[in-house]
Amino acid sequence: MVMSVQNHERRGRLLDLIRVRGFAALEELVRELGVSESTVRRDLDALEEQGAAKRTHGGVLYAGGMPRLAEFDERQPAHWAAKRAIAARAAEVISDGETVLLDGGTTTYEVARLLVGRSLQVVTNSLPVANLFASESRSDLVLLGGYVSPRTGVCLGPYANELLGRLHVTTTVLSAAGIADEGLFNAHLLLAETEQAMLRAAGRVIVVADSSKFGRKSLTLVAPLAEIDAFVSDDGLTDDWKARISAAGSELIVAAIPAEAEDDRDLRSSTRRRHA
Amino acid sequence: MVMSVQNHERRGRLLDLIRVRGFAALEELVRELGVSESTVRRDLDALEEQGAAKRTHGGVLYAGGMPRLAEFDERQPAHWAAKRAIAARAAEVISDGETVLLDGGTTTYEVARLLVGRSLQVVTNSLPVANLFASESRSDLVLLGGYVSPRTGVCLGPYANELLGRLHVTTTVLSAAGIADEGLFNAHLLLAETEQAMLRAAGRVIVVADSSKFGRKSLTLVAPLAEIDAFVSDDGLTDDWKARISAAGSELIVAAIPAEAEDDRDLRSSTRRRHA
DNA sequence: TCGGATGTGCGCGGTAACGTGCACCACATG
DNA sequence: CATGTGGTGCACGTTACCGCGCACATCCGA
Repeated sequence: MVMSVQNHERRGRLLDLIRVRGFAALEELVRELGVSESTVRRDLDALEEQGAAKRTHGGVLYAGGMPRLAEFDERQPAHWAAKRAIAARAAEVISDGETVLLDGGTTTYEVARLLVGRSLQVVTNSLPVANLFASESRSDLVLLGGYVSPRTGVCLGPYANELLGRLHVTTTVLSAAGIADEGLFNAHLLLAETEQAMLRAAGRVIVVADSSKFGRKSLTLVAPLAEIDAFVSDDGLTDDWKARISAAGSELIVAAIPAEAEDDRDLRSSTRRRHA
Repeated sequence: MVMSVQNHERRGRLLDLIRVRGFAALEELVRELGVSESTVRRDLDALEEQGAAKRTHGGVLYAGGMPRLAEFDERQPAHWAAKRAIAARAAEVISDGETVLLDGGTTTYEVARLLVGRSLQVVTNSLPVANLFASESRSDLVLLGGYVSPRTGVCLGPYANELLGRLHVTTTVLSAAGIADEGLFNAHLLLAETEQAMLRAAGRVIVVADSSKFGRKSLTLVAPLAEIDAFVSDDGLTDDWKARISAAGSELIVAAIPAEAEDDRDLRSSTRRRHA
């Protein structure tokens, strides 16, 4: 048995619709393809068997889309409340019109999310961050090239560093695996070099890191504390560390974690307004 | 009324789960959050009202995700049947272990989709293509840097060209806006330069283009036909053009469009097996 | 010309998901 | 201690989606 022509063509259109939308309700597919519900259902079954789409109750989800990065998946949503609060504060200190260099990492990714739609020039070595800005016409995007680390989705290596050497940005937003007396630590050797280049390219350096990072070391030293202009962290930070940061001549910005229902900042208020 | 702490924390976790998975069934959310179905439902309502998620029958879809690129969305699914058929043939002529340079464009994107999971070294200037391979451990990925074009998601400019000048790949898969007697045409001036650098870096150059591209010119000339080792197109190609390609010393690979049901090639047979 | 195969639409019963109302619990307040 | 309020879970009736079987339409080969 060979599949008929219009059968195949219809499934092609079907797959295209799903690919473009990411998700499609069965009803709308029926309407747009002009065939019966049963037929769409059968096509969806076939497509799912091929692994091209994933059915759900009431619709279908595009599968061929994007395999997700390990770092963003495995990460427990434990510290994400803190991450979001920190990101919100960090985004506040960046002004429209700036040229911002964004590092990889989940916290800087949250910052990036909040910067989408702002009028900025964005430079990054992170693939997930680049995706956020890729279709955004309000901001320019420059991507650093090089070898892409499969786990984190960031560009590494000499090419990235070289390109960085020829750039200047107003603000660099950096992440860190650990922060100790010696300075910023990172877990990846090549990444450390790239981050050093990021430091050199920046007029102002902001480090975003939740309080659990402080007092921890990692594989390699990236930079001493004194080279950082500002730290953004959460209120779990000890007074000891607050003092050390001041001593290093860096500014400290503390974000209040959800604790007091006060971080609807990034959400659109919603609940309060509804019941008011 | 202020939202209680655990309420807020739970919704944070909920949003994280949705973000990570892209889609989540209501049932699994109930299980993983350890609360009742009603509560999850209520949270989902709130999240939807904030625009952070989109509910569907049986689950919820992450909304804040990714704004999609214009080129891939607006494109009518008209020629995509041809594109897929062409991509399937192009993927066949690439062997495991090769170093492949993939250009931007929707057709090369289809080729890339079929190459995911193969043991390859991939070099690309296209953000969508890079996303496909980013989390793939079986293949290495090198991304060209530079300014990212918002419409197409490809890296352009002198940085990309410079990096290309230092690379060598076994095969380059190129796209084209038009193919005329003079050679390959492209619609973007900077991209043309980048594609010329791609040609120079390659041991073998394959051009993927559906038959409608032949006989059309575009803004700038990229390369003469003679520099192309092989063209992959569909059977809508005129005999006239087949002759010209031979005359230029290039190989021609013709993909049969769905026409005769013979392109389950890229699909996994499925239907036949089921009814057998 | 006559079956067989294939693809499609329609209708049926079954069931999974939805929304709503209500009772219970925790906590804060008078 | 009484009382009000927000949050949660359970149970109900209702909706809508699902899968299956059947009938018809079309195409093809015997």
